[in-house]
Amino acid sequence: MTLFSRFSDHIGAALDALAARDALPAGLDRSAISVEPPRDPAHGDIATNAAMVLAKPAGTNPRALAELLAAELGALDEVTEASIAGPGFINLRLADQSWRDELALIHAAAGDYGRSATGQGRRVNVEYVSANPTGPMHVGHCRGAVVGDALAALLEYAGHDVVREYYVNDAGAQVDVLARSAHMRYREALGEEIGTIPEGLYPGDYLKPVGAALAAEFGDRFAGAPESDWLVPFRTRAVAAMMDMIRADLAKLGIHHDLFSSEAELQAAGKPAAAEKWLREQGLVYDGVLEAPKGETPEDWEPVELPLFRSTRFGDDQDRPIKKSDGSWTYFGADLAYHFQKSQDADELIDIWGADHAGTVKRIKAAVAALTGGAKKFDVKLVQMVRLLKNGEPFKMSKRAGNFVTLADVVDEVGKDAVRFTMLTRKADAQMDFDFAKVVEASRDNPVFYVQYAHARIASLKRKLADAGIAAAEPSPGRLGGEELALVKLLAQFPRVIEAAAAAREPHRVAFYLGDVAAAFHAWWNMGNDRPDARIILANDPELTATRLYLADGIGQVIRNGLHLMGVEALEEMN
RNA sequence: GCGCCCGUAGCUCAGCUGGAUAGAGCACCCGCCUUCUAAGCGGGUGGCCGCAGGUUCGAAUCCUGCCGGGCGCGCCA
Repeated sequence: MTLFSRFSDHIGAALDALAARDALPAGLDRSAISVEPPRDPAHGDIATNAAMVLAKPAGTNPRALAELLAAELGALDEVTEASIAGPGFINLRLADQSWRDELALIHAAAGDYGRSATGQGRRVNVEYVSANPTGPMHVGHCRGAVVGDALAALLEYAGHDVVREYYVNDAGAQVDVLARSAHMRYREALGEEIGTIPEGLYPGDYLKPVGAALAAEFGDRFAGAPESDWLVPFRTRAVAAMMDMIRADLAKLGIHHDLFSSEAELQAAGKPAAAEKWLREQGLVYDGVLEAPKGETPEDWEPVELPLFRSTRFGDDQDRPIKKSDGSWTYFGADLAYHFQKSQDADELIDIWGADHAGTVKRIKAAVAALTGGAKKFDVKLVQMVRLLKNGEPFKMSKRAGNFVTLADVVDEVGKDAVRFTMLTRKADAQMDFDFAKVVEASRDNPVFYVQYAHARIASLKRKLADAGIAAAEPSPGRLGGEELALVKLLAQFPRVIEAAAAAREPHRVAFYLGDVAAAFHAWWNMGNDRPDARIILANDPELTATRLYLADGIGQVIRNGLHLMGVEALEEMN
């Protein structure tokens, strides 16, 4: 229970009291009532719009209802003032003791401060990354990986039962290309001169060790053999090697999935065929001919009858094929079965996709709605493009074939924490610049640094205290002043931020909130420059020192909890 | 042609699912280092929230139509 949900209950009780004496109709819809800190702290500590929202259905005017409600709320022990403002806001001011209690709660809850039960244990499957197993992770995968991972952690902290899943696309044409590319490297490893890698195969050096391993395992047995002899074993081994590489890349970012689901296994188990059969019975799959594409028609376009899923019935622009003319499954055909499979063990599904897949959102949502009868909540979160910069200039990727900016390169260059934090400093559906120079800059305008620095300063206080030989004392929270209680008020918003961020599926809010906390801390710290009595460590007053340190520790705790959710380490000192 | 996303201070972006006088950082101007880390802090200048309608007690936020930018459109993955 957070401070704000506690007041939500208080307001509910006050409304019940009014209804009990017929001052208010019973059974009004209270869902639109908000309980939040006012934008301007001068207005008070907690504001509610209850009177404005309920006035109309109650057949009264907002100010009159606000008067009644304010009288009820003003009678609470915790409330020192209940006033009415503007069109009918009720502003509450809380007793200082409420904030001291909240600070004590932060210390008591420690790493669990901000944890919430609002998720009610709902099982949420978050699928993210799912990069094709044909090479190392590209920098383009980075943002989706971080956003997905932070979202999973956030939902877990907010009381959901989360599964982190990776869908391995090991069944399409691209993994056959991978197998052929590995075969080239295999021949190379056997001593053959292969020259340049032909167009259409993967040219990267990362396949050399795969070729060497294949040579060690099979000798020259497949060197001159027809493709049909080696394609399957080569594909299996190459995909496994690529997945090992990808897992290693992800580990560099601190990302670990709970579940890797194979498209090939899904198909081998007949899941797409089962889905097709069921959908046909429902009349949702039929054999039909696609319309020619709008705009310019491809030269090789010819109408062919294919099994089509009626996604138009769920708002898509056209029906979508689930099988190709050669009888194999389209990506969509398999993906539909995959989503059905995921939905069996989850109450909600979330996919994190790159914005370049935006065009396929409608069809997969249509498929999930059809296959689950609309019973499962399903969100596709699109993550927009990241533009790489170095000192404001677009970053030039090497044109040399097969040489691209890998995720590992980026992490090696700027560090895991800078990558993760920076990727969360923009909402996911906005495009983003990633400047190699700026994300490692030690200055105010780099939020990664700024938040880390605040935490390191707090840690430095404890070291200073030991060095200065100041006697240990018990904190005396009654001595916290107004400026200090204002800091506690900001900390008290953390649980609310978590709940709101989880509900909106917006992990970036945690990053912005931590920026606010860091700014407030740095300001408090610097008050000591102008007023020596405002310093945190006061050699002549061990009790006040301990009290202020108690607050500083609370601030550090909230920063740690927030950074932990983002997968960023809280530093004890800068270097 | 169609779909999705974006448009907020000179620049980069927040804006808590419809609330009060729209906020940060950078840049620019003015202050603060015999100090617990100045890697920082305080103050100031700067806004038809792309445009036009609509919904209501109330709109940057929701709806419609335009304008501008990005991404995408296939039996690809």
